[in-house]
Amino acid sequence: MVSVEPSGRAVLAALLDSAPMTRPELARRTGLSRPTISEVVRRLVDSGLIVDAGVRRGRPGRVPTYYRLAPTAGYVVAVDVGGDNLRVAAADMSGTLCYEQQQPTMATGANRVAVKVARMIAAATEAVADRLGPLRRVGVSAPGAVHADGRTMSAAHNLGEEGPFDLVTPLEARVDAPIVLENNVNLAALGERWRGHARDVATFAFLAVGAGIGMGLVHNGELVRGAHGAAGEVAYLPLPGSVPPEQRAGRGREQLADEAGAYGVLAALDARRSWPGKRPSSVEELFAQAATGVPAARELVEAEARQLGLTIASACAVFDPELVVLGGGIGRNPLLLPTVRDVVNGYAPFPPRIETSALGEAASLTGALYIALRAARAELLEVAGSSDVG
Amino acid sequence: MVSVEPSGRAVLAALLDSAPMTRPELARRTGLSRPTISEVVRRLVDSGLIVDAGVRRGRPGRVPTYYRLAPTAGYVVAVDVGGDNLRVAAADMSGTLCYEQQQPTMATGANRVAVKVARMIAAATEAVADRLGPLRRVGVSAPGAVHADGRTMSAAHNLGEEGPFDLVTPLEARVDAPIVLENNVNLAALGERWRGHARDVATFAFLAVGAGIGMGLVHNGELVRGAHGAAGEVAYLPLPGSVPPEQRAGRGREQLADEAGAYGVLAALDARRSWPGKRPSSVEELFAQAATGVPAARELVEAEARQLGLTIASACAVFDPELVVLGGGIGRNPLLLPTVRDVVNGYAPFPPRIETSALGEAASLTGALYIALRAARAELLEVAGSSDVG
DNA sequence: GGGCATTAGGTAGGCTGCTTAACAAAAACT
DNA sequence: AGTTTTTGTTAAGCAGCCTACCTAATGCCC
Repeated sequence: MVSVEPSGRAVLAALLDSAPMTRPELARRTGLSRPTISEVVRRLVDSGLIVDAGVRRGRPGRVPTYYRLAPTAGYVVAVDVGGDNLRVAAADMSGTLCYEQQQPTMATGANRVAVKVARMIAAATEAVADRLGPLRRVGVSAPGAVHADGRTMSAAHNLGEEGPFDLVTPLEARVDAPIVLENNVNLAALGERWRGHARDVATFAFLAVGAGIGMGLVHNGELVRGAHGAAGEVAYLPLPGSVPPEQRAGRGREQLADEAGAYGVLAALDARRSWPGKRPSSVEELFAQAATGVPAARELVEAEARQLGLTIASACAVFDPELVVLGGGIGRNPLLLPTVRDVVNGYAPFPPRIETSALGEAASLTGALYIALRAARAELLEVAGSSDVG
Repeated sequence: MVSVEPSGRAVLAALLDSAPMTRPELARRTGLSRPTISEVVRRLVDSGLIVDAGVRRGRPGRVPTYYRLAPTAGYVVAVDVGGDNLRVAAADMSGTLCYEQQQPTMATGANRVAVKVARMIAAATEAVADRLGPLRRVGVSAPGAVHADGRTMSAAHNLGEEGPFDLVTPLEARVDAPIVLENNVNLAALGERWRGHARDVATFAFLAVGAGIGMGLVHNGELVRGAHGAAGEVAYLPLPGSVPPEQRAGRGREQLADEAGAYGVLAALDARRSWPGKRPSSVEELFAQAATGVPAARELVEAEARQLGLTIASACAVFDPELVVLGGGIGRNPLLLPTVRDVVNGYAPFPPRIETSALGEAASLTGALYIALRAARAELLEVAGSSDVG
């Protein structure tokens, strides 16, 4: 049993997110003495969590040994359950991506999706398990609000589920690792913070605009979930020009999603009587035409950008982020930026920087990888060696 | 020098927020052994921080001694710098209120206000110092956004300061204790969480409506300040029916404050051509007439409530609080509640509970007391005994 | 190539901050 | 008065570190 004592954790933590280190380096970094480091390293090597990683030559003095996380220390898998595609990725405990795969969703209902996801996880496991040791955690990104239990999810319209449903239990039955579930937009935000534009930003927002519209908020490095997991559900914002909910009989209250989401954009397109040249049949084509300067397309893009600007202005008035990252199939388009910035600058007393996502389609998947890794590392630090690698 | 070790802190922390305790009780509460508790208690008594508080009789077994915080362990002072009034309060280290005073502000400019505030603090000190030991911290509540340095403040229109100004330095020159400065609305939120309606609520908002309008946000018990200290500046919200900022030449961007703040309500009143009976000359009178059923007054109150409802709906879409507490000279009026609730329920997918402030005018002052006490206690735990009571 | 400066790693002993075990003291219960 | 119950003290010991000192192994310089 490796030390449960603080020193063991400190050393393991140092080796988890950094390259190989020598014992003196570990001593300096953790503030522990060299005898203590030697003792702890010995125990961690015995437990199989870390390994000898060669020596450092070329400097005066005795040659030190490098230590690093054992390649077989384990790995994590991330899944992004999207309306269109299922994406899977795997990474070892130091966060290096080792596997990536995607396929069309083409299934509705929690159970059928779970079966398909489980198969993809099994394929990932097949591919990396013998190199990387045990699967320690699976991070799942899905649309919809995650309940306080961390298992149930509501309003995942994209998956063909209306009421609350449970994606975790069917997955747990088929996968031999704890599941961490989180909303896809929140995960996109965490992804951008981990490996995107928000790397050094403590307080920011990720605005995802695709079929729907949603915001992920990070305050001082922590996700802001709200009391019901509904923070950032900006589809429910009352904005200038919106219709009061009581006059929107039957269409629900998510006015902004109806207008600014993909269907809203296409509806606005259809509402145009005439169109100069070939009428776009998808949002992508619309943006392409706007890029080439078709005036009608530019107008629609501008109208969309104004809506997003008002959304961000609302978020600024309430939350005051330092940065807003635009993502999602629509939001990611750089054509939106100038107008969005103009509108926000007009309203906000401290306008945030506004950028398009650095991670693109992979934002949520990256975030799922991050939370899986974070949970796996936390567990590793907890039990640090009382259980071995096996 | 009393122990700087963890056990000393644990015992002191236990005695700070609870009534007198015996040594076995402290042992159970802190998880430490009785010999350790005895040792720590001995040192804390020696240092003068805690005192013997009699014995407990009536139960079988040896009679235990109670210990509690020494009455002379120190005290804190809170100041609420409002546009109309300066309020001062003092409390001992266990949070018991010992002194309260208020007087009209009648001064503008940071320095003149500071002089007046310092005099009030001196009076408070005069009144309690010999009973309560040293003044450990002063908490200051003021309107305006507090900068990251914790000293400078902008946009405190109420105080006759426009640019950023520093209220802390002139105060520190006149008061012998560290100053903690925070925005008045944020403090009202913390006050409600400490001793008001939000006592057991982790994630909620305080909406203050008076001369201006602002929101204080608490997420998982922590204040949400935003990147520039401007979180909750809902005066800048784009709401239905609002005029785009570029068309509001000269009047700034705080549309909501102009409309829903006291001046806006009075302006709406003036805009009314005719009035049945005596025309109200203040917001209070307006609400009084609405309470007695004057239809024109009710209409204005309803319009105000609808604006506040939209504001809260925006906050719900972004922040998703469990509870919204309404405060401030206008917001505190219970007449607003029904319409506010109706509007919010129409928009929000998870409508929060909405209540009027339990602390009324004293909300900010209570919050200032809270942060002063929190800081003083943290310091006491840090140095726990390396300095004595003196 | 030999000595020296420099850095890595190990050993011995000791300190701090707790613990448990055992006992002594003082009350209520019977 | 004796028993039970709880409080408080004393003694001994242990975990998790540290410092001091020693040995080992390299590069550098003459």
